[in-house]
Amino acid sequence: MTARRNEPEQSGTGLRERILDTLRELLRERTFDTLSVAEIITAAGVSRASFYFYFAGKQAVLAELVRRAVGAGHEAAQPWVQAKASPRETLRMGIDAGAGLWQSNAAVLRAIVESWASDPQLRELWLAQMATFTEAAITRIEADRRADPTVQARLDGVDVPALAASLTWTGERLYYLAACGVPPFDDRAVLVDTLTHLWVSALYD
Amino acid sequence: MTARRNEPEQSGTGLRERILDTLRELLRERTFDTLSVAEIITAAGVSRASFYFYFAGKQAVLAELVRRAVGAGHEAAQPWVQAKASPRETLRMGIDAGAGLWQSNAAVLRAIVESWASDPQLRELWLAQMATFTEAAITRIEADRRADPTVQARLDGVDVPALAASLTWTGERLYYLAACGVPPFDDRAVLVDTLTHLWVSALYD
DNA sequence: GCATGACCGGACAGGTTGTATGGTCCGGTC
DNA sequence: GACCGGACCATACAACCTGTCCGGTCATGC
Repeated sequence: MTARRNEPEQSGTGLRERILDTLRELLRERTFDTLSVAEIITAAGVSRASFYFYFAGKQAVLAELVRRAVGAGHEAAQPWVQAKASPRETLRMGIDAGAGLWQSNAAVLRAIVESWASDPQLRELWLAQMATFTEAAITRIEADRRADPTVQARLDGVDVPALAASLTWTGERLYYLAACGVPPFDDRAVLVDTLTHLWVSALYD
Repeated sequence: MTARRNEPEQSGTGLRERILDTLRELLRERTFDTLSVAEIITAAGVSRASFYFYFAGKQAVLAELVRRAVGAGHEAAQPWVQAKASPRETLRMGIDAGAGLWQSNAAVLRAIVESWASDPQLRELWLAQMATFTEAAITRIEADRRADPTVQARLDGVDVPALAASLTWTGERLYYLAACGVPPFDDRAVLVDTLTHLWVSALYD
């Protein structure tokens, strides 16, 4: 009997945004898999029906959050992809930017890393994301290879796409562990140094 | 009314083993998280009560399987840890042995990688496992460092424990992706070559 | 013969998901 | 001012799940 229109407190356009914001907020303290739809809608002040009107399930909400979070990721990687100069420096900066990105969106990214295996939609989304980063890395590596004979020599006989993918996934894992607070990666400096060492030694040294 | 003693078909000592075998078998076709206790006990021909008598839950069964599977892993790594000669070759062989191990136990290892985040027991188990491998790597690296001035120079200023942990986790991830059939890692040769390249370039080149 | 340990079916409380039903409010339109 | 449709809500539901508890059955050993 009480379909009182909610006070327009929340700025957002409507329930959809409110649900997204709520999940992002909840993920700060709880793990994605321990969160039930009931909890989300209670926290969001939204009815069950409305929730399912906007989203197919909690995975769909997470997927949207991930899409938004990772958008910024590509921009972070751009400098290294495009730069003409000093691979090492731009590389290190890119890695540090990645760390920053993960720090800002730790909850959401952690959630998808832990969940992509269990949901086809999330799986496709995350694999595509990683593929994009790998693509960017390949582009840059090939450019360096053509420009610098030393690099050319070092990478002789190496499967560059596979190497690029490996480095991308190594990043994923280490950033994730950092987000989980697993030592020694919880120390950002150590994380960035080590990851940089891996990339540099694999590609340029 | 029908507590007919099961035909002693299954060789095993008892239900416990039967449950373990059954889960390992089921994991070949199904994902751990989609498996319910009901399915496991049906397949094992065991009552619900018996199941909970032997195990606290399906996670506990998985934990036991993992413990057994990983035991062999340490043996696989031993040659590289102890060998006095040619790091590269023993390293490559160790990595290949790891690939073999993952191939034989793909289902179980895949399951734990996908589940350790969601269960404290599994988390501790897996982190401990990784720590053990990291320890072994550190031991060997430090030995090489003392023995070989070139290595000493290359690793100057490098956080060896962190590097060793990174390489360990990189292995975890790539083996896992291979087990999932994600290209290009589904090709064992590519996997081993790439992983070897990463280790060698990070440590010795 | 009888206690005991190993094992069963069945039932239960409490939690989960996704869907369906019917009703309330609002901002328009005629 | 009557009316409509869109946005939204509470509630109920079927179909699972999990862990726990119970009374009953069988084989063995004493």
